Amino acid sequence: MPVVCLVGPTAAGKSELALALAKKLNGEIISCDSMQIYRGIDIASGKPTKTQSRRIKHHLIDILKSSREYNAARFQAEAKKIIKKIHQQGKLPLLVGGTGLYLRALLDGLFKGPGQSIAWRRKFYQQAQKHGPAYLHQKLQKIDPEAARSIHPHDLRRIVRALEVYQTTKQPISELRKKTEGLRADYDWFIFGLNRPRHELYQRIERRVESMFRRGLAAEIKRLSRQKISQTAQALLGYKEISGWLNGEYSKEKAKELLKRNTRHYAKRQLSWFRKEKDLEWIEIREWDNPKLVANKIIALLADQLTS
RNA sequence: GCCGGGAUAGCUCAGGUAGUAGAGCGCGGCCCUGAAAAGGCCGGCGUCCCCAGUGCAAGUCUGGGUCCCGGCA
Repeated sequence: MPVVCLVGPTAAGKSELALALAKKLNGEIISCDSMQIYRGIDIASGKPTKTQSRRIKHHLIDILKSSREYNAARFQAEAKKIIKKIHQQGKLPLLVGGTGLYLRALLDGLFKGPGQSIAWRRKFYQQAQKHGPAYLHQKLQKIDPEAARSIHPHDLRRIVRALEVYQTTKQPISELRKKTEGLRADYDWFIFGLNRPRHELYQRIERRVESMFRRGLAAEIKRLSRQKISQTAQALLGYKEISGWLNGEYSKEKAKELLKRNTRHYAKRQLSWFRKEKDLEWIEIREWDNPKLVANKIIALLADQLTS
């Protein structure tokens, strides 16, 4: 059974293209996006509008309160079920989004290990604060030299994760990582990466940030920050940039500038992640390309690959 | 017009006592397995405004010029 994926950097135009594809292919869209999961994060996460999502069924959008944590494992489990269900209905699952880790978790799986342990994390971060990150890295060196080699001494987040896994399982993470199971072999995957010339992508980011401000980004962030907000949701691009402005640390213009810059950096990281994705076919589009025609082109590519 | 200050990497600027240049940011590349819109790593030969002079040697000293920014007229 086929699964079509459409990934790529933010602001490349994935959502619009996905809608055109879903319509022509009798598909349903599964969002592969760590922020669109949340209710109330609409403008900032670039969610499709209600009129858009009414026409085509969208999954994994608006399923969680912003106070709740989310992660790749949950995504994997939920997406798995939805893919199956869509196939049962005789439709085509269309996975769309920019969260590279989520896609990889689905394709190649995650190792069978424990989830996050808040208690251990807190403890290790306290230790890092006191003795520096190098101290934790040395600790890791002792219990799991292989992991220590692959994790940079400054990359505290991964060091802590490795230590936390060891504490709860007494097994080195480097061993656990060797056993993963994904869905790569279970379906025929067609993975497309949407991209544009860098300067055009950056122009689109610029315009998108401007339009977010016009549509009420500040009010949305204000609303979010008044409630309890999870660590996952707090990572939202725009959250800290806008909060700084609202708290009077800098001007609105500065906030805009920061958000634009950080979004560019994010897009760059996404590209570098997707370049490594196996069997991904890049679709390079330009400003003047019509999404419907691009959709046709992709469908032609699909037909091609199905027959060969 | 006069008096100060300045002209060095895309931008903002560092560069005692002269020995052919650096830092932040931007920008580019990369890493990534249960927080991923997060987190981490790497990358700088550039007419040092121009001309002349003194030095073995001049962003660095001397003289002249050009432009910019303040203040006073």
